[in-house]
Amino acid sequence: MHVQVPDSVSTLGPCGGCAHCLTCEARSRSICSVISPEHSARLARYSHRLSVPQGRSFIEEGQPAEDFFIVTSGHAKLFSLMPDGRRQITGFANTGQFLGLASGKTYAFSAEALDALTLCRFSRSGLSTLRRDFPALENRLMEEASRELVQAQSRMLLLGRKTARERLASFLVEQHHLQSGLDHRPPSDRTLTLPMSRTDIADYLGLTIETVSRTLNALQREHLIVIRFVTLITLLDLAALEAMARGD
Amino acid sequence: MHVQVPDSVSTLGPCGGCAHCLTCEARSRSICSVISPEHSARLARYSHRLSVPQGRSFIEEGQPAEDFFIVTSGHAKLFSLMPDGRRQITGFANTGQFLGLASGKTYAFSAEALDALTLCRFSRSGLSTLRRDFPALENRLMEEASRELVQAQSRMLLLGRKTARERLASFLVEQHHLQSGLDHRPPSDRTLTLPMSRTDIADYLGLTIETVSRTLNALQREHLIVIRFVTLITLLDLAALEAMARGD
DNA sequence: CGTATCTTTGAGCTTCATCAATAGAAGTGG
DNA sequence: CCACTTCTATTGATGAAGCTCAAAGATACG
Repeated sequence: MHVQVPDSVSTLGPCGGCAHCLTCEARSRSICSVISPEHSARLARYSHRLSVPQGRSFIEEGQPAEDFFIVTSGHAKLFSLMPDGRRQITGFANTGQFLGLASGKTYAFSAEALDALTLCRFSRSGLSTLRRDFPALENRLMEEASRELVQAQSRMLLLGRKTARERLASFLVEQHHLQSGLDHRPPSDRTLTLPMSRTDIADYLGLTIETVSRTLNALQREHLIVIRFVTLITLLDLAALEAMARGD
Repeated sequence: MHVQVPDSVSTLGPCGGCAHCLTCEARSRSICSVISPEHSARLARYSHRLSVPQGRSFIEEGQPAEDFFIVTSGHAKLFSLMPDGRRQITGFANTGQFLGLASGKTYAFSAEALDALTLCRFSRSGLSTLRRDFPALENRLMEEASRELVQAQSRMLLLGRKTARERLASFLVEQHHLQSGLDHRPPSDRTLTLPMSRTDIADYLGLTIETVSRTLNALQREHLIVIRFVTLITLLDLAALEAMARGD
């Protein structure tokens, strides 16, 4: 299976801005807005901006892992497939997240754009040079790897031991925390805009779409959430959802 | 919940040897046997050897993550608990593996010795100094984080999408690969010595002990394995088990 | 050698998956 | 703007994989 990056994944030219983000030590996941012209010029040599349309795949599991990416806008899903088509979404990537850290010689997952997506691409072979040029990058990489490992462990607990209700509650709370971190939303806003389909949620939580649908409607019947629209959900009782997510 | 390292986890003094392993770039997970006296002396300042008896816990989830460890002999299990006692083992650690990379300010998991365990302990606060002193360590850390992330993703697929049979097959094949990598065993030996109990296997695979027991016996009835003893299993048809593990 | 712990085996049940039908949303072309 | 198709989501009926409860059999240990 030989897969090229499709034509519609267009290169937009060098990117100094998001490369700066790479070396930013701030805990915030948002892209740093301030960037020195000197940094920008040096980093532009390493990075390229990419634009990926909705539904387009840009990483194929098993392909040589030549690049790694940082999401600069939009959302992506990362997943593994089994021969018979069973799918597990191992994570969603939002603005500021790294893609491709978890790879050996080949990618361990596929990645697809959930909506209009822009990326910053780096060559993995150039990574050692990049790390020498920007020592602060080391910390950023370790921090990100650490964060992803912690997340992976809580997802193993979810997939291995939680009930369908607990999984959905965990998912909703997680999305809430992700979205409440965005700067353009008031922190009191408890309405989620989900960028993914029911199928994606099911494949993320290790359930079927039917169970996702039924369980969400059960949570609505119990006045824990309101499903305003398929992709628009308001959390009525965040504390109860958090308790349910923890399993107590 | 305030937990101290128990008395029976004894400090054995400085460790230059396993610290050397830290900076070793070899892909092999075994401890490097060759170590320069100069390295040894410098590294002894950072590291301490620990001995942990079977069954003893030495990392508690939620405690401040002050140290990280490298296993120098024996086996450990890493796990998360839910309030009602449900448990998910997120991984087993063998000789050469890092413990505590996946941590923020507090540990994200608990860890317990499966048998007599020796560790090399490093202070996380001293990690930045250590990294400055041993630049090769950076690569080793990233390599290890990468490996663990890839492994975490394949475990999400297992926990989210595989059947009980597929989980057991995956587990057996994984153990085979781990154990066939050890230098004191002939590569043709297909008999596993499992260091963990049925309960541990169940909590690792997201199943109950009854299902683990029944499924293993089913595999034996189909002449794929022989259960010579509770902890001693021979793989009769490795290819079939690998196919089953993949899900085809 | 007796007790405690772990593992196996059996019977019944629950949760979630599967299969199937309907309803709703989104896009297409006349 | 409306039929028509297509895709996605919801809802219902049924079934099976794996869990729970229970008891017997092994194994470890003092």
